[in-house]
Amino acid sequence: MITICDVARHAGVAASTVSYVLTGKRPISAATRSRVLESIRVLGYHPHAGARTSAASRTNVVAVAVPLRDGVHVPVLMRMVAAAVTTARRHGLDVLLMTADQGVGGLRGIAGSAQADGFLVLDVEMDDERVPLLRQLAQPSVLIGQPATTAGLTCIDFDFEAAGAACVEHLADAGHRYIGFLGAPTAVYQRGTGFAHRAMVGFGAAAMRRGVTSTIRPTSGDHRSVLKATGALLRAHPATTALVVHNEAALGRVAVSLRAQGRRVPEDVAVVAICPDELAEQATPSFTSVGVPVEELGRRAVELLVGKLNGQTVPSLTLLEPKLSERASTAGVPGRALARRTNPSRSA
Amino acid sequence: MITICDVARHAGVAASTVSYVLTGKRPISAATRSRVLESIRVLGYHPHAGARTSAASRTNVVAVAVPLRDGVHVPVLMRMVAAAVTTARRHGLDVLLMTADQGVGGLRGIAGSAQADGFLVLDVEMDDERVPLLRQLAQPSVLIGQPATTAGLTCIDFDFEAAGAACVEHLADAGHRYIGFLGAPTAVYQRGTGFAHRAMVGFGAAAMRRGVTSTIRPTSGDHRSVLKATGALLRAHPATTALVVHNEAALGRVAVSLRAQGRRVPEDVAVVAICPDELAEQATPSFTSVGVPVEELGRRAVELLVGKLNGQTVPSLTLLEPKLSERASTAGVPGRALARRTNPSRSA
DNA sequence: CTGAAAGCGCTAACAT
DNA sequence: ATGTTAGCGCTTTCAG
Repeated sequence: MITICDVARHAGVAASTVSYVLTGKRPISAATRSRVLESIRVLGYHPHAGARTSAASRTNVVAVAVPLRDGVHVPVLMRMVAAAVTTARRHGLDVLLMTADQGVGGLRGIAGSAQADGFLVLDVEMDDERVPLLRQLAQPSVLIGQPATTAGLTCIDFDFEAAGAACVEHLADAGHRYIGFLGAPTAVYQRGTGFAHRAMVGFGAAAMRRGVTSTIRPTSGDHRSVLKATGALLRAHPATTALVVHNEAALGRVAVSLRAQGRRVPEDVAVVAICPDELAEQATPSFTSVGVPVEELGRRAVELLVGKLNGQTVPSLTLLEPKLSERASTAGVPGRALARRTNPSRSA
Repeated sequence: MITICDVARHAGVAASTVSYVLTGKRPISAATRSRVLESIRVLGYHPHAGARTSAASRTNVVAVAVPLRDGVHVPVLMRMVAAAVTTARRHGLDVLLMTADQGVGGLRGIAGSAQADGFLVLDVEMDDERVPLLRQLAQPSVLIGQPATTAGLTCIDFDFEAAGAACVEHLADAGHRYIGFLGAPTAVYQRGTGFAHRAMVGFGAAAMRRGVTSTIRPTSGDHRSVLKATGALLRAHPATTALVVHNEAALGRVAVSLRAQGRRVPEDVAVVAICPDELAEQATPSFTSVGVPVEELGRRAVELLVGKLNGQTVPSLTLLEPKLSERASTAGVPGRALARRTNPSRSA
């Protein structure tokens, strides 16, 4: 192994000078700097991370906690992680991956043994058991998601409540009076998953405000379940002309399930999805969507964390605003669908 | 921060004794051991990972390189990573996550700065640029996948060639004479991805051996592409009565695409997939499959790595044998389909 | 079976 | 602008 002393000797300087060249924590003359840099290159020197951590108590590692829970769409989660890793790398940080089974104990271990400078916690639930610990850790953390209260924390999330509302607004504006909501699997709501809960709440509240009739159904992603859920929605209100889908796994099955029940998208039923835009584009027909900015969430979460690591004060809650993109699934002429499907006596 | 000296003082022993209690590298009397352990518990002591690494040059971290390439099914990859993380944790190892963009330089950096004791490299291509570096690294590594030559390396992989062959054997045994192969996206073959290549080769070779007519088509996972690919297969050989699918993303679209072209699964076309068993079970109808044991791959790869870290000699190539599980997609009575679809003059 | 002391490779005062 | 030196917290000789 080649050490900082080897470099110092080779360049004819003191070890500390090499250190300062590397960290930039004090001015070095251009001449010695380049001499040192050259020696580093020639010898193929890499500072020993452990020793550096030991001396400077800084690891240049952030731990990312990814609970791989049921009903959470893995590809979506991973795009977030990938974005986080990329952003972390840009700031010279490596990423320690923690999964569900490590739980709270794992967090405490990594924190206690100083293996990471900070924590990025994904998929935070409303009543997340990790939150109390995070509050009292020496290391800063950023949560993606919203626990019951964000006081004393740094949280970033997509505004799912506004997203749910935006879907309703768009559909109601287009004249739809009966709107169904196809949500996440039951288990997701049962364990108090914030993003699912809030999307549904936003949907429901907006429906009330706009005076439209709404029905909600959970669904797992598989074909049978989607067919059953859409069937139930249509049976509850045969006049249903629009659907809001908040379930990535179900996306691909919605149109075929509706078709199997005699409704075409978008002619008979308009569909708006809450999901990453790329997923909505891939569906057939392409879905109008309120895009969940997964990459941006991962990226900005890391940027918040870097800010905290640098001693900056960051907002305790950052909410990313929803933006609706129209695509084929709402391209129908609502007048036509309404004329055929809606009870005339109820038409405004 | 609470150090080993604090513990030593609290327990009334020397710091070295605390260290030996922790590492178990020399016999300690039951009395002092429990006294030390109690102090550790009371004070909430966690050994400082950096200091430990600095002194012992052991990190208890393995780096996992996950190139998130196009056409590689992310959920499948992630289940492998999750299994690897779990297994690593069981051996007291944490996991440093590396993604594609870090590339070869990233590997060299982590290795040089001694941030990991070993490397787990996923999704290795036949001519992978990381392989030369891995050969000359101080740290041991295990590759999941097979490069052109495995000499001097430790590789583990599912036997995709045998898997491709097993599909053909099963279908040929059932009397099918025209079998199509629906593969990964073109790009995957173009860049020499071993597992895709070998599955196809195994399929082709077995088809030759059994004297069945075979046609192969790549496909991206989306609806349009699957429809087009299956259409091309059926047009090339209208007598096609069986399909081998090696594309996780396409799974859900195969049956509907065939149906759209007037063929039912399994009555008209039998389907065998090469994919994780859980995915095959979820399809409608459920697919007979040669299961890719993703979790086992992740787990055993880590076990191999742990073996190497402990100085054991491990095989340079481990191949996991394929196992075929029958499900609904091959439940048709081949005689019937053959009678309808096959040119009588060619029937055995 | 346990202590004392000398490092591990690096950083950060303290010097000049 | 650079060198010298004292740690960082832990492991591991060397002694007893």
